[in-house]
Amino acid sequence: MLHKWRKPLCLLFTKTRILPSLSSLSISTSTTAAAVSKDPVGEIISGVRSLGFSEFTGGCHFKSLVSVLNPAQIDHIIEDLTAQNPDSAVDFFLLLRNEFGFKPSRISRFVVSHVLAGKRRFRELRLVVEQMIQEEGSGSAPSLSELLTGRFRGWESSNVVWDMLAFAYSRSEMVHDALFVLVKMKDLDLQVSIQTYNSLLYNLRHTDLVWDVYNGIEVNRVPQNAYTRSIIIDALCRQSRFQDAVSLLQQTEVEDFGPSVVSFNTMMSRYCRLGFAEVAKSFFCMMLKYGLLPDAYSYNILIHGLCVAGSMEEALEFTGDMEKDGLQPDKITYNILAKGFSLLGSVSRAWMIMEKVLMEGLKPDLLAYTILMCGLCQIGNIEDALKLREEMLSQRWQMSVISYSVLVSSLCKSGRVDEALELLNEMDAGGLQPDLILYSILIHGLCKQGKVEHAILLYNQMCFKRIFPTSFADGSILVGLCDKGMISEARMYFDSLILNNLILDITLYNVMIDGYVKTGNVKEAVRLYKQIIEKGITPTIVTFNSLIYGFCKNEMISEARWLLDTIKRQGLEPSAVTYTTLMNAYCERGNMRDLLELLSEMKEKSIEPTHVTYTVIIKGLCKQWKLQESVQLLEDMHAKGVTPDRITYNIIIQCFCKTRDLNKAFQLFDDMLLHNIEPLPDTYNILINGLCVYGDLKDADNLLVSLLEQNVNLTKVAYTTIIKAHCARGDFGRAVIFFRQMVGKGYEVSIRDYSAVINRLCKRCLIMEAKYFFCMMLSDGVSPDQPICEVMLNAFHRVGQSNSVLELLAAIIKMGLMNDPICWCIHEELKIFVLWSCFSSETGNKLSCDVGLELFCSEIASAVAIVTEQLVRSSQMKLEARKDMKAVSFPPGCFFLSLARLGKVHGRRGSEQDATRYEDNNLFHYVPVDL
DNA sequence: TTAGGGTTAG
Repeated sequence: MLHKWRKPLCLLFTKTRILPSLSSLSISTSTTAAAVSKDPVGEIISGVRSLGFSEFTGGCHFKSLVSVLNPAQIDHIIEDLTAQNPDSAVDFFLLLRNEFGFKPSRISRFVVSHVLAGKRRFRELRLVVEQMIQEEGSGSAPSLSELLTGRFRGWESSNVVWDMLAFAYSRSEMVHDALFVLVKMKDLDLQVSIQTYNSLLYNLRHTDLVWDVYNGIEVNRVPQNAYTRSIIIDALCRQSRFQDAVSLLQQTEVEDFGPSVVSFNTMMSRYCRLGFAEVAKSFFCMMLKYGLLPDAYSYNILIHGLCVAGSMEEALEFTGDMEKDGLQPDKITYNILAKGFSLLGSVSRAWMIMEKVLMEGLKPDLLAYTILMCGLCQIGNIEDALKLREEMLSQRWQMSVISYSVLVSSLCKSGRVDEALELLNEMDAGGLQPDLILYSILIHGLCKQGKVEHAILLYNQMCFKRIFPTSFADGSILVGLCDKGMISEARMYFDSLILNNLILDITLYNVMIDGYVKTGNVKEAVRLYKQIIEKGITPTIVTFNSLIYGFCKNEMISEARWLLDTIKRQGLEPSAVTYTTLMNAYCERGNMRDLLELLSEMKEKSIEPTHVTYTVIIKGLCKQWKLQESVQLLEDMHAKGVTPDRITYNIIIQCFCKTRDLNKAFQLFDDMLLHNIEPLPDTYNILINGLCVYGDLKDADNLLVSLLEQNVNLTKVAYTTIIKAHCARGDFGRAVIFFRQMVGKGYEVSIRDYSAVINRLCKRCLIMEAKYFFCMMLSDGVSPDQPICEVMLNAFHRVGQSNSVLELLAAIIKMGLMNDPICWCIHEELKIFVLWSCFSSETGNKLSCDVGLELFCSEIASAVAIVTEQLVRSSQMKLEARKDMKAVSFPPGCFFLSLARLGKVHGRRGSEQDATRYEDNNLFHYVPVDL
């Protein structure tokens, strides 16, 4: 059941908000004018010495002295104060920096750092050093080290300052600066603390450098602590060295400290991220065996792992255990649980969790909102997700880039890209910058909607902001181009990526290969596959699945089957898609035996069939008219929790229509609605067609009218189906009504739609009606094609309407449709025309060949050969032909007009002059004919 | 220095 919107979350929130009073923050900055001192440095130093720091600096005179100091003088004062009263030096430094906004020099900072280090005021030391390197920026380590080595060598506490410098660089993620300082420290024989080492290990845990640093710790015999251990365990896990990680975790005897809760937490977290919640659980038990007490992290990590794995019951059990252990579930626990329910599509339960948060007196945070929005989007309820956004905004909550991403992604998925772009503008207006993922989502959404050009604009905008796209964005653009059939453009883009060495990603190759197979170009797809192998890139199952699809589509089923074996030989596991693609190919050929064999193989390998797999099997059963079995399979799908889609239903419904069991067809349609499966426009087309062909046309009429009243999304096919049915049954009136309605609705009506009607009317010799539609087509600006003209001409012949034949032939020539006159020579009337041309030519009447004919004289000759053969060779026949010509009653001037237009047929328009020349020849009179 | 929210290809 869909989530029903309940009371707004905001009503449940406490509205109290403590704002700092502005008046309490105001600082008086006014200074009293004082005479300019000749020796401000001396006055300050002696003032502090005689009066004490607080008393002296509190006076107005001090302010006037400070206002004239330059950086060198400040350094001088700080150094002087340091020598006599280090605390006052620090106080002076902080006062100038915080109250007077002075930017301290490097020297002052280092002097104060040494003082703070000596006094073991590490917190303040860290702040001073961190602020310095933030201002100095990345790459500043060599110059700062030089200053320390040159000016502060031998200072007391120098080791602590050096160590703090390395630590601060590491904490600020300037890892290379930190490593530089470490090298200098080694040269000066200074000790690096384990805290600094730990921070560096942490920052380098993704890389091989982590092992160099760790080696440094061991070589220098720096005592490690539990954090070192847990970081190394994390690094081993991140680098997929799980066995080593477990060994290290269990290595207790040689160390002073045993395994820590943090180490266990790290292990559990890593395993959970890999989807192995069960393994994480065993670590949880192991932790208990070691006599360690799990903390809130331990529980939250495990609960999260279970939630993501969909084991909600167990997750809730652990939440209960957490409480029993005296650990109150916190906001994070509840967010995790809410996410778990959201993932399962149960937004109402996620909502209940949030209500529990409120009852506990906690306030849902931005993440809670985002999780709920995500859950709503997941079940396709974008409207309520947007309401939640409005609620957030009304509560003056700042939406994060991630919350925007959730909405943007969902809007894009449902094709509402314009609204997604509006949100981007909203972010921009609010000063919130989109990040890589948000850009990627939008680029992907635009490409899926076929708006590749717009996507490329965004791509460039992203690069301009120095946000560098990953292969995800490139893949989206490639997919966009391929979907639009712009395969050569896609290839050019792809090649440019290769040229710039930007393709290391198999995904992009897969997209390109898929693009080729979809357009039927298996050869190029195979060529790309060979390129992958040559480059040493490992193909994935997706690569093979696309190739298998390509082979199947090109009737190369044995090659496709051979590829399945290749997959197995390469040690890759075929996926449900692999099997389903092949099974579909067998199904299309009615080969149920091989289809079912593959199904058994899937079962043996414990590869779960997807809803598509089931659909293919159902299609096969329907082809064999095994309707009961296919319905049974549909029920099995529901029972197994595999949701059939609209195509599954369409297939069965269509089959029941064909067996004239329309009751069952509609029963399945109801079943579809009952399961919240929204019908496709195709579903309605199938039902309308079923009623038209196998049921009562009146019912089809009623169904269409009722669907239109309900504003159901229909395609043109619904109309054309019913129009064709009325034509076939001879109800011309209803056909016209629906046809006009279809045109009125703005559907693009093509020659095929008119042809479908005219064909059926002609078949029933409803000539007047066919002419009506033909004229309607012309007035709608749709040009007839040769087949429909042929149908009309044949119908005219059948009912003996020679004049209509001539009228139409003249119209065909007039409209410039007679691109290939030979094709039209089957019509007697044209034969005569051809013969006349030939006759004129033979009797020396060159004029007839001059106009139009001169351009395709040779073609006329071959036309004569084909059509008249012996007739032309015999003079007697020529005479007869002449008689034939006379015997036919032409509309006046028809032939001349036709001839005049022949120039147009071959790209040269017949001119008035040409017509006049014929007129002068006095054979016929030139009278324009207009249909 | 371990825990919670967002994006791909068949």
